[in-house]
Amino acid sequence: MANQNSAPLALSALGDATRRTLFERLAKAPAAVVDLARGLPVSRPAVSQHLKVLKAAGLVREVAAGTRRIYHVDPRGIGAMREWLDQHWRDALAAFQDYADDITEEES
Amino acid sequence: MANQNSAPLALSALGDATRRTLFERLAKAPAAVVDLARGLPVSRPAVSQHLKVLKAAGLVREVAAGTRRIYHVDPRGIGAMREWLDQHWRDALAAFQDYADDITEEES
DNA sequence: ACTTACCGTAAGCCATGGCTAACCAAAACT
DNA sequence: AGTTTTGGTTAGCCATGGCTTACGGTAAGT
Repeated sequence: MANQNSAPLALSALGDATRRTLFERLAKAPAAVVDLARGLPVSRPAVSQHLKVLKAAGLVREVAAGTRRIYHVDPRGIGAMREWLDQHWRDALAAFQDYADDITEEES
Repeated sequence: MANQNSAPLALSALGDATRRTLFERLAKAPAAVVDLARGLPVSRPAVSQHLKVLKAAGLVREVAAGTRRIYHVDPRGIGAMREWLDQHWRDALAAFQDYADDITEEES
């Protein structure tokens, strides 16, 4: 999981507003589940469920520290999304180039 | 709409698998609604609704051509997502740097 | 003018998925 | 050993949203 083909998982995960907030929060600083739940309008189990999804998408990881589990962002998820974006960005550029070529061809 | 703060809209839009397929298809080549509906397991009105969401997110645009409306990707949406990704990538790096500093401090 | 092709929107149905409450497990503190 | 803190999981509720059908509207073809 979380290889270069995991962009769909990452995008699906970040499609939810609460998970985006969670991810942005973890990007600023690692945090435990309880700390994440505070300041969010959802319960702690809800946060756990969201973290599970983010983890499966390769967007976060956690390390155990006593009874706490400190979550932090996983670079692989961001990398997968960047590759996905760049790929389709290149596709779109190439498609536009084809279009421009067609126009030029018709004008000649 | 579709300014640098529209990343949430773009991410929400691309959270749906059908819309991702649509977007990837349009990145490869512009297409009309009817053409997009063919090859997808959903009806044409469903495609129209998805395109409406993608358009509101600044991810696609359309040009009228007779009765057809040719959709193509809008670079602004991709740009907004890239900025969002880069921002949190930088945040995550800085957070990791803080963590590394703390470790070094404790060891001294 | 009539027909055909293409498309957006509204109404309504229904499945997906996000939420809470309740339960169980593990680690640290007293 | 008992208590407390933290957190993952399950069951079940319910709202969000994606889908289809039906309709109206515009542009091109005949």
